[in-house]
Amino acid sequence: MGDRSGPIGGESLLFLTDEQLRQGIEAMFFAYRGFTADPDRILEGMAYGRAHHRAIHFINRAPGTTVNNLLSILGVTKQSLNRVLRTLIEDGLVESRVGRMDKRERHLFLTDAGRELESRLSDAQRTRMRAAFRDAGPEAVIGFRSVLEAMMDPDMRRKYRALKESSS
Amino acid sequence: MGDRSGPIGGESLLFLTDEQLRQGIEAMFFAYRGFTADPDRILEGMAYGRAHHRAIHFINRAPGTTVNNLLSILGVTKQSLNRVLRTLIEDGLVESRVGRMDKRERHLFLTDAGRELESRLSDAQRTRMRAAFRDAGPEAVIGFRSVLEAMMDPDMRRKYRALKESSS
DNA sequence: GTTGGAAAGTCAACAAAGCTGACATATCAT
DNA sequence: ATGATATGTCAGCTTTGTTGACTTTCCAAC
Repeated sequence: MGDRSGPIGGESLLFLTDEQLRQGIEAMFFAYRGFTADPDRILEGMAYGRAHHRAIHFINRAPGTTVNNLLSILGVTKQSLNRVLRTLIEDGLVESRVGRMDKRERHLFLTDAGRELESRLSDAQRTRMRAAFRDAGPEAVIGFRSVLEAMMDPDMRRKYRALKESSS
Repeated sequence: MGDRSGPIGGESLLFLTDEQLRQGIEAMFFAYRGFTADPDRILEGMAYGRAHHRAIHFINRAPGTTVNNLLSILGVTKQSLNRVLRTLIEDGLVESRVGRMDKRERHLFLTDAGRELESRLSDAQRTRMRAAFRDAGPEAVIGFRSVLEAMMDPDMRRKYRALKESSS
């Protein structure tokens, strides 16, 4: 695996050199830290962590989602999710309603308190994202999203797009 | 915090709506999973994890770096890093040399075996990044990187840029 | 109607990787 | 000599992931 920018017809492929790729990799690493930093700060001290944030986010995004569906979005085991969900339900942030069609299923909703926390967390995260988007400009945002989308596993890309369309 | 795309003079700010920001947030979440998936697969089964990968990556990137410097890049405690570093040194992937100027410092290097693993891991990660870059195109790559850079904490941005310049 | 399998929940045990606090050692700098 | 710095180590804890085994509930098909 050497450098990919051979002296072929293409300075057009300069963006695919190993050095460019490595910079992309490191940018992902450092940026993800910033991405999670603000919600993490809010959650520390409360009995919650990043896993709770993720659950709250996606329940808010798709109210009434089933446990199984949430499981497939989050990509963790049901035991792991259940531990998180149980504390959120006990604390009155999430409500779990037995399905009407299929009573085995549980449909998840945020309570008022849940929505309150969700909005604190996502305000913080959006504020940083907004600043980054504004600094970088609309063109860059398009590029940002299309690289990220191309980086996802096909499975996740499908779920990402389904979520996008659900809010149109 | 409401939607930011008021009917002011600006369709120019359409990319800053809450919906756009939320899509950016979810894109980060799903893409990061893809980003780490391939190295994770290689490491599972070996006695190593993501933390070992990160240490190996940055030692390779800046050979001879001190423990303290690595600490500040990774943003973890010395106890946490030490656990990782100890196994890597024991297993002969990393070499720790006493500093010549300041004998308190340890300078870290990859051994041949270390470089071998590093290259397996980063080949996998680069392959995915390369595919994503190629799919999205050079314009998108510029945007991708500039949004990520804007998303970093200032501290991390400094470190990211220092690494970039060190390989010019 | 009984039964097989799916959805959900639970218990137990464990692992990776972060954390704090306390302390030891070697070395540098004053 | 003294204090600060760099590193390493021990012990214990937390969060969040894992597997495996098991139960309860319920739909659907036979």
